Amino acid sequence: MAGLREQKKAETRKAIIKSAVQLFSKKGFEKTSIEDIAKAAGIGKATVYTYFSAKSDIFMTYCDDELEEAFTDLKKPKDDGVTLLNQLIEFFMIKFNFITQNHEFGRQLLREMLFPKQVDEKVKEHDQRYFDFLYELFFAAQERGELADDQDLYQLSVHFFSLYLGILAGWYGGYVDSVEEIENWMRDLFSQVFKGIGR
Amino acid sequence: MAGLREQKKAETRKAIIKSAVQLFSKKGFEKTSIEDIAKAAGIGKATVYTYFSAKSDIFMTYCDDELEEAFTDLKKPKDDGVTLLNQLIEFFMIKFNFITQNHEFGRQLLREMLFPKQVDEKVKEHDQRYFDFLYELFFAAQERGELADDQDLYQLSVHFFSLYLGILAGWYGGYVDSVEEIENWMRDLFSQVFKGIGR
DNA sequence: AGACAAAGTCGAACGCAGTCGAGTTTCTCA
DNA sequence: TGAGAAACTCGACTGCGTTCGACTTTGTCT
Repeated sequence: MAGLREQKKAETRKAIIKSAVQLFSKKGFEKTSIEDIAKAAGIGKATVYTYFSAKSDIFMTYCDDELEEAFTDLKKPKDDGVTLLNQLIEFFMIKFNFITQNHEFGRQLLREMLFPKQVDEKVKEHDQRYFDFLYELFFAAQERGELADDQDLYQLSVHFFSLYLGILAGWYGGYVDSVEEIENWMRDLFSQVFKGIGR
Repeated sequence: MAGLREQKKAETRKAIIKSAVQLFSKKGFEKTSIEDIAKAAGIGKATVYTYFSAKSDIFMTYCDDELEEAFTDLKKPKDDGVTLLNQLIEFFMIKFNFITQNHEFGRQLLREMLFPKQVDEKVKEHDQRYFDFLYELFFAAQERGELADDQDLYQLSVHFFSLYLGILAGWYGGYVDSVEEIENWMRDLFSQVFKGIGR
């Protein structure tokens, strides 16, 4: 009779995630209490902690799945005649639109991913895929002659990723309020890297 | 008798910061409770909240006070062949060292400042001071001829600030583990902006 | 089947950030 | 100078995340 227990556990686990996600998107992460989640899932408060180590853990588990999905959407290769600048803008705008789809979720996810309580291998793995993706973009551009030959492509990924972070912080900090503005900022900042600011 | 009250307030304020900093460095940010701080400062718990809006606000204020001094120094000397690049690195390294002097606290503060629950005018003001400071640095550099004339200096502040964020994320994400490496990254990324990456 | 262990459950309790509102001190102005 | 207003103080309270430990269910071995 292997698995009666296991099956139940899996169900409860799913129920917790489901209730949590519903409540998070309805009331926000901070406003949703563990007790709310437990009640909605039909279990006791303490039981939640046999499935998840902390509140944020529930959230991150859910996000792992979502991120996986988001990544597969992104895989389409770009055709020729496109510049690296435009490719980068497209790439990061997709990321931006995905993560800000739900303001509350995006905020929480960014907090967890960028400033985690302890280093999470899963997040690292995820980041790595994005960096690899960017690397390929840069490599192709270098072949096309759009980039100087001596560029460290990994460093370049970090550079653009940082700019993307700055833009996200601007969004969440209330400095930018429309998606159009976001795209403008992206274009301006990215162009700055290409051109250089010295004289 | 103008100021008996004011004077007392200023003293209490200082006492809170002093006690808080002592306790933070002895026990760590999270392990220090507001009650501990209040007791050490010889006041009631609730009184702390008439001086500071939250626990993190205490440390933020402390940082600002301390950094103020360091940064005015940075702005003054210019005759010797100091370059904008080095000024920027010094500026951000001071910030970095300060905010990461307590790992846990820095993490929490960054989360709160970059992806706040709700837009906080106090934080915006805080940011503004640093942007203004950078602006001055850029302006002086432009006068010296280190920057192209058509640069939008505000945009430049955003650019370097973003790079700084990326570096912080690298630190908290476990991608970089020594301060030396941090400085190298900073130098490399910043240089990239000056030179430009195109060809 | 029965009995012992292991795993799972959950209400109660803890520690802490932040708020409330009643009491106290300082200021102001007639 | 004194009385009413304004500012300040703080113990008690609320709400929440997380842990504890007593209780219940499931699995296993003879």
